[in-house]
Amino acid sequence: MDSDSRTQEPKELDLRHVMVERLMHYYHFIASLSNNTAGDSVTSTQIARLMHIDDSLVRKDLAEIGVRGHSGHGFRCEDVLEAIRRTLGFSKRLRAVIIGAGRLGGALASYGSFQQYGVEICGVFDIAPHKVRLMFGGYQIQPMTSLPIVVKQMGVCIAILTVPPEAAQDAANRALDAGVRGIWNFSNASLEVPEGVVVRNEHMSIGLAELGYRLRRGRMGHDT
Amino acid sequence: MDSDSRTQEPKELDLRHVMVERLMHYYHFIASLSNNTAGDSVTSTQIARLMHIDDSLVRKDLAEIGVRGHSGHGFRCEDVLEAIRRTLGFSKRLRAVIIGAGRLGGALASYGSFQQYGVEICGVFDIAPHKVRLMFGGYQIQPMTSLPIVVKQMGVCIAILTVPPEAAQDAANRALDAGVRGIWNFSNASLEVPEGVVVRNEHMSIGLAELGYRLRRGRMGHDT
DNA sequence: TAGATTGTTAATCGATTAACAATC
DNA sequence: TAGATTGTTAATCGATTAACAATC
Repeated sequence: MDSDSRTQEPKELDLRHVMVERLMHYYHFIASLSNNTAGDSVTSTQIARLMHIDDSLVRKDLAEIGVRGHSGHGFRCEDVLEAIRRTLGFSKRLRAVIIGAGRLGGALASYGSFQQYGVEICGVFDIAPHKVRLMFGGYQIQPMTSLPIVVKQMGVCIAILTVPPEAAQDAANRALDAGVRGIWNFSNASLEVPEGVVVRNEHMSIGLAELGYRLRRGRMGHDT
Repeated sequence: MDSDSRTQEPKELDLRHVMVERLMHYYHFIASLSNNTAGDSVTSTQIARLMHIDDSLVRKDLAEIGVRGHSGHGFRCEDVLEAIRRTLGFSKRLRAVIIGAGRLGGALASYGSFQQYGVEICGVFDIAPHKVRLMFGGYQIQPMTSLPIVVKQMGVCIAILTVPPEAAQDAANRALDAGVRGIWNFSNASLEVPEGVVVRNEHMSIGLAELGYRLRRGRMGHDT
């Protein structure tokens, strides 16, 4: 009922995780392209080179989301951007709250470019009474007791958890009770949530550990 | 020359990205298990259930890093943890600096659990003269001009970039010139780096976009 | 036209799962 | 022993790549 079918493909495609990530990269690259240099076209080979992947994969991805290119010339940037926006649903706004007014919460609150992807932060909450009412990355910190009202009134569907791990499950429970359906979890605790709730864990240390791993074994080229 | 061969497998295994992530998850789960409840054993099925993957995959992964289980009983937690530490090289300390003393930089500086994975933050840097010397997440902010000295003297090999996108390439260049070999990039700019440098981009919005995507299409179960 | 690039199929590669004999 | 769980091979599944005719 909201699958927007201006172009040829209204078919409900169920993108795997890895493809959503690629689309985001394409989007990002092309968006910065068309700001700067920008002819208004881009070829699969250009994108592929930038991302260190095969050009036919790019074409396949773009075909899948219904963009048509032009033989001999490539793809119109605007077509690609538009198709990605449509596929990922950027135009359907989602509202989010941040729970946990620590440094990380602050960083996310003042981040700003979430808008661009259709997500709007509409409140920051914290349990600590002394933090309540303080201004914080452009938001006034609210007490956890106001969470249910805000979530209901504004139709919030995402809770961004930037609380310490011990507090994470409780925060998640409150948010879910209030009506949230998705959780972006920055505490690295594993959450138990009911069926149907979408959770995305952003387990920072995993990134660092992977970087570390690659570094420790990259014996060659070292000590330049 | 430092491939630590206490157990049977000194063979240089080159883990793919996805397996490193799984190992980190195993590590994390088992570590929290053995803190709390903990018998000191764990079965492949337990781990698999927690992670929503197949139990034979767990056994395969563990076999690959040289852990032996015990038929009928599972794996000794300590064996698994030790093997993962060895494989990912946690005991080989790596030093890192944070460039960019903003909120995110602060969050990472005060994060604390990087130690656990063998990475030690040993300085925070910023270009803004008025920030220099301020205390920040336990570190005194240093001017960018001190970067080369610190990197050299302390043998720093990772730069964590928490600067705005416009400043990212420059910060990366300075860090690389100073001798860093790996970059953990939180600015979402794409960096150009010479051959052999290890870069890991932590492009926040990608996580959010993916969460959003799954949420927008999870029509069922919504509006509980 | 000649040159470039798409769209798409078939081939390849790699990762996950199923199955089960061996072990404790 | 009976029950549980490993270790491992073969089968399956899915994703990437190679190749090339069709198109502009």
